[in-house]
Amino acid sequence: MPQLNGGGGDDLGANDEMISFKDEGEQEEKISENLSAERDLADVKSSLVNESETNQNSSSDSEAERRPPPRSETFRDKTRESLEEAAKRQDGGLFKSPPYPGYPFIMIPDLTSPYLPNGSLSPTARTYLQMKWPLLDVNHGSLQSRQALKDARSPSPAHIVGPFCLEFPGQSDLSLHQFQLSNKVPVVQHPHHVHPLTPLITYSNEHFTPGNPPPHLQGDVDPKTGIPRPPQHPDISPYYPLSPGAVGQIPHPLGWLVPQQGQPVYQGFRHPYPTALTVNASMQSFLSSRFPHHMVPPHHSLHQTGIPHPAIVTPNVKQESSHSDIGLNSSTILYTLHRKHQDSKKEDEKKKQPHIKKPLNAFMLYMKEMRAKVVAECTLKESAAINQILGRRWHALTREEQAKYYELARKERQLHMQLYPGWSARDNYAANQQGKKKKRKRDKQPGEGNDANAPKKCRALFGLDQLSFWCKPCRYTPVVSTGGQP
DNA sequence: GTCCCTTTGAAGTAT
DNA sequence: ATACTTCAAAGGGAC
Repeated sequence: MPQLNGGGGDDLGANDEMISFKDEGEQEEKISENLSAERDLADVKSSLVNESETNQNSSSDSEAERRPPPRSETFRDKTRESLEEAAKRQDGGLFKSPPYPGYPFIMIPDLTSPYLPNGSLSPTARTYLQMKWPLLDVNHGSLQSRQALKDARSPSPAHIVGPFCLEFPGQSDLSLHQFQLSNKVPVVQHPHHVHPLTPLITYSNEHFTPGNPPPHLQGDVDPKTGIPRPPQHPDISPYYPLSPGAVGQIPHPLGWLVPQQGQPVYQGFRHPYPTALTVNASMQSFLSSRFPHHMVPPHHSLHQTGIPHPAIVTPNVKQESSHSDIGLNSSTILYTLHRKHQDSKKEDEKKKQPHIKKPLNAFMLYMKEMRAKVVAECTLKESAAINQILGRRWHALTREEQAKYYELARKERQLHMQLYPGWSARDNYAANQQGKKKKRKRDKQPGEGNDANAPKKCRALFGLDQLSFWCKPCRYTPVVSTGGQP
């Protein structure tokens, strides 16, 4: 099976984990960014989408400084290999405590059974879970202490109070955001909204609170549904302690935050990767070894559970209304049916292959989670504007906060690969190019993509002293009057 | 009804 | 190897 990279495991998205920020003077940048971001938000609001070139330039300059160098192999490898070195070099700097505790990804074996016989988490597992899933409140009831910890940290730029969008204290602390329901901001979830990480059910305190042994160890009955919880298979990853029968009963990791009693938060809840881990590991390999690839489960929109996968867009079969045929004579109906049949034949062939969507990346996950909040805080409705704000907030996030989403995105991709071993993003390219017109080509800004201008970009991005980060064209294009440019 | 806009990141394609 | 393009989500707006 191509999906699981047996060796590294790190390969899956490991690269993106290395969010390389400019370390030097980051704090100063953050502070200055407070101001610029405030200004930016105002700009976004006042002009909705159109930002003045001036602001673009100024912000892009500062952003460019923060923006990670190109993800060249050289840099990636460099970053990985010299992580420890960097820690030493960055005396008192950002690597003092690894910002990416999970990177490189370290699997702790005993996590397959992270619970002690009494049902509580083993210390190792707790530590690991905290490390691995910062969103988890492993230490139940420690929100206050975490808040204190958070407060002790330097204030996040995300605390910026924009003139139009309210920002709440600690909002950038996603764990708090997720686990503390703000009374101020209604977390609006669409009924059909499915958090892509729902399978990562470890979000739920219920599962990991030491005082509350995991259901599968209790062999108890789900208090909400009264449905007995089936015992967990030991092979199943502790990250996805789902059983097929329980899938539909699982509260949304954010949804459960909305404590409307007796009110199902997720009507029509669709589990994103339903029983991903029921198909996980042993089962998947079993199926793959037993059946040809195309027969291995999830190549249909309905999972074994019967729950459609959100990554699968089932072709929208138009319900040709039968009532429209009322009044037509039989021959007309027959003819119509015949034509419909022929037409639908072609379409069916086209649509037979369900559209498996790409897994969401870190930013998309962040957007999905924060959109409702931003919408609630702002008067804006346009997604484009909202996305601009979200983009800025994304940049304003601390490394740790971003790391959470990178990690989740990595899990998403991993899961996606497990579920759709043969799938490639290429499939969607083809599907869309057949179905509809090619998407608009983004108009290049004047000067953009201009080779003559390119050197200025890399030069501006990385400076002359970091020539190794420059792209080749920039490196070898002679630049006039730069002094020292090759 | 369809496409655009707008964001970032992953992955594919083109050079 | 590098640059460029497409697609993920979202929903109002334009046509």
